[in-house]
Amino acid sequence: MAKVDVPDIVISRLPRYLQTLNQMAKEGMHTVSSSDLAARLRTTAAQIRKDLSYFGGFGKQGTGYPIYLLIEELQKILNLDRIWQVALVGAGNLGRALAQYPGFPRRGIEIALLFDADPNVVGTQIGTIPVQHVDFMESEIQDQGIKIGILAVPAAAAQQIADRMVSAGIEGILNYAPVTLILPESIHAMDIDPVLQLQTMMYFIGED
Amino acid sequence: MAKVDVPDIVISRLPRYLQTLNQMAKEGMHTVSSSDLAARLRTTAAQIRKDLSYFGGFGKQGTGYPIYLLIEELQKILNLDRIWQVALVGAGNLGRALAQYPGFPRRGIEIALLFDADPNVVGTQIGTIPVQHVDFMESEIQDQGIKIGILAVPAAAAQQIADRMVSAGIEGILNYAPVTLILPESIHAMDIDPVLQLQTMMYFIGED
DNA sequence: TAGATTGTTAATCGATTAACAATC
DNA sequence: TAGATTGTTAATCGATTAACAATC
Repeated sequence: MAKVDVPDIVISRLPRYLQTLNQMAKEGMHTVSSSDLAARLRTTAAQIRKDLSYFGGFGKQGTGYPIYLLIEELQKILNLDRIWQVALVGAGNLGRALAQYPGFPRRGIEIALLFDADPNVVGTQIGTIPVQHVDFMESEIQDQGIKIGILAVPAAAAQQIADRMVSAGIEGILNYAPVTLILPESIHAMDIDPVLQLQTMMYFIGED
Repeated sequence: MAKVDVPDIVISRLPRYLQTLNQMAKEGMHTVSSSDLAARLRTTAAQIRKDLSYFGGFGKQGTGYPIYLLIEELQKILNLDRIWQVALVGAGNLGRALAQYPGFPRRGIEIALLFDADPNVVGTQIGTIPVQHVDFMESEIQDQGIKIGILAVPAAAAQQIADRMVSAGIEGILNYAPVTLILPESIHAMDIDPVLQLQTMMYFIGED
């Protein structure tokens, strides 16, 4: 697939469209216009039509978009039409919460591997997932051909674990540690740091 | 403070600058040039200088920016020069992890209130924080004048709890539930949904 | 058919980048 | 002083919005 011409920012909006379309489907809707979808997503009808038009014409003049079709198409575009296995490193409070997060299996994401360095935790199970020692991380990731890793380790360990993930063949890293990782350009890294988001809010909410 | 003229996207980058400057300070650095900071953050020197210039001239030609000064200034700009109390709703796996997340107190965020609806959980303590019944949410938030709420409840409950937060005077909501909330324009809402981030990655990593 | 809404092109808007005089 | 780097202006780039012919 030559997907070079679609702006990254467009791609990053597609999962939100999908999320809302799924909600609408659950509500029993069958068809939606770009303006109704836009209202729900707090964006504009023009943007939705433009974004979707990068991938084809999924709508019908006069009636809008068939919700089920659009859900299927978006899933295909985003490569969601299969189960993705991910490796999770860190079985502390956050790692354990992620390992048991029902939103993952529900949306096709399987925590296939879980690692920690603490000997008190290694060997136990979190939900149905055994915690392995992080020393086995590289070999396990390679054996299973896993491409996505989730980092839920302390800040001090994050860079080192990320480097090891990359050397094991990981192509995407979701980083929960509050540090800016230094990674090769080729790696798709995204950060989830609630403090950064809260700090942005604090600017706007001000000092009242 | 008239902060109307600074683009939102600039504000959203400031916490990252601050994070990296703090790391640099910890490494013993005293001064940094826009290009060195840019290299660390994977952005450009011009962007950093432009962003900072909205708030004043903090650097020195020839030598760069004094790290400690810049940290202080950024903290003032973002209103981080005080403790922010937040209300957390949801004491499931995720809520409990958040309630005990050391990155919050370390960066001036205090979980002052914690609520849940489950009678088995209400009355217990998570770390040092007592879990109160969500029925008391509005009054407690109002009593303490809390402006920021964190939503860690199941998707089905999220909209209703968010509405109640708003009616209690909350001005910013950090939403962990995988739903698009419908909220008044005046509310600063941000979503943290790891699945949306992973799905964006899946597009780029592809089907190999 | 008349009304609604798409897909797309062109216009606008805003953000990023480049360049450089000022100056430490 | 010479070298480095800022702060800022102007140029470029890219994304969003508006508009409308096509068409269901």
